[in-house]
Amino acid sequence: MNAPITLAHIKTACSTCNLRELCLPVGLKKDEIESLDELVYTRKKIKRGDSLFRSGDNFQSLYAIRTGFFKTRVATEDGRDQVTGFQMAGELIGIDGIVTDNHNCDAIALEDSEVCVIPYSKLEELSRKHEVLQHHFHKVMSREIVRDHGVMLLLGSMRAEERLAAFLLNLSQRFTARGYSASDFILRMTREEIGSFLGMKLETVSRAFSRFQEEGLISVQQKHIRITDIVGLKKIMGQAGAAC
Amino acid sequence: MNAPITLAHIKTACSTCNLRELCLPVGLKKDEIESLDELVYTRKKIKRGDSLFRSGDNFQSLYAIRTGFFKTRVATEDGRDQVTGFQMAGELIGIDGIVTDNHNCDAIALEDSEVCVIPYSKLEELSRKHEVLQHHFHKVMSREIVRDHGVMLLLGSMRAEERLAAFLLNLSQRFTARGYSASDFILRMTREEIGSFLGMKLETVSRAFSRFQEEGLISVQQKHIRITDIVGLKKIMGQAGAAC
DNA sequence: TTCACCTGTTGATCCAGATCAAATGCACGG
DNA sequence: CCGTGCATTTGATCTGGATCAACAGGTGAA
Repeated sequence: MNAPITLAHIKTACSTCNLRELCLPVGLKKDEIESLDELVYTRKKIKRGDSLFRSGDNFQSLYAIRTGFFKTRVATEDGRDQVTGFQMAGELIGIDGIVTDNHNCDAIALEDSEVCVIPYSKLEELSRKHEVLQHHFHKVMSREIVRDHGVMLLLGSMRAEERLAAFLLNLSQRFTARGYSASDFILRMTREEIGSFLGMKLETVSRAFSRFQEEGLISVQQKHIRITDIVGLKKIMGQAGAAC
Repeated sequence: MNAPITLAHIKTACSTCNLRELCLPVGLKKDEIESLDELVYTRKKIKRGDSLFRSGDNFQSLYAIRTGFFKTRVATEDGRDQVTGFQMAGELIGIDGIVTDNHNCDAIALEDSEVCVIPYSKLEELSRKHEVLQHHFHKVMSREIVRDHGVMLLLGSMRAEERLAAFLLNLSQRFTARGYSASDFILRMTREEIGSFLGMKLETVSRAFSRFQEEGLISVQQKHIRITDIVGLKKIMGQAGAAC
């Protein structure tokens, strides 16, 4: 505690953030994390239902989720849309904007949320100086690509129940990584949003939940899910491995 | 022509490659491209049917396709697999390996091909020095993510004929960018591979081709496709926009 | 050239999941 | 606290694409 602690400092410092093991600072040394503190100097609160950015918006920054829950989606002119992912604390969104300088999807808060604003040009600048940061950022992008390939596998070759099982197991694993229960959680998204992500209709999602419950794999009370037989769920998913 | 031209130099120089408008050197200034020449010092030939890398292989390099055609696929232990993309000249493959230091998919040549080997650590090193290269590399990764989201949209919300129409239009557009005919090309992949990519069975692919032909949208002779009504194809695809 | 095999086409039937429909439950604003 | 409107569940029926099957056309090796 040799530096004077100001409120503003606490408010934005990566070095004191309890998500630093999940977020951009992963693997960085103490002094490198401190240099991140100069990068991330703004936070932004997003109310449930509001968007952090929309397709077509000018791209300036990436966002690290500090608290809350988002969905990203791509839409077509004729009203169809596809949820491309659900993001939670410690995850980075906005990378889609780099290629065209405009965002290519919508990011919408599924609950009141707060993000750290990471000015992209500063991130590039800083990652030219710190190779650990550079490499970690590349990993984040690579991970997103690998994740997307898993989703393609899911959408292209799994059946409805396999998809839902894979989805639940993926959520479970991500909650675990954040110190929450692996078997007991609240879904932040509707059946329709789950269906959009998994390429099926909301009725099919609901029926699959009911079937899982009948089979004793989970217990469902609206958005509250309790996994009671994780092995059984994994069996449902087959060996489909990677997914999500 | 002030530098002596050696065979080895011609063999690997980005600065003399006729793909430099499509490949990694895009947007780089002359001297920056020349610094790429020191990066890309090896080429590798891959015979049709052979793999460039496989899931689990140690990751060392990215590959820029110089000639030929590849597919990438992810597989599950139980034998299912999913083609995640088809790559042609000027495109970069291998990015999936960055996150774990191991490749996460298979890359298989669909015809005799040649790639430029780009040692990844050198690329990171070089992109710390050249911000244009750094930014361009980030764009390549971002583009891949946006492309993947388009494929998710396709897999999650389009019907069989829409998918195939989107696929043909995407190929057409990529061939155009390479100076080939937009309306007349040879498919390098089988119906089964197309089906795997588009999340449908080979019979469905074949039937959709036949239907398109009946409707006068394309003419099909085995792997030879001629698009005769590009507007009609776009209409089939609906406004599904982005895809691929 | 010929054979064998791989790739593609087409037909018949089936079924997982979509669609249509209705009832119920829950959350939230006033 | 109540009422309204959205979210969810469940049932009945329909259908696009899968599956099963047979055959034809091409291609490559010897």
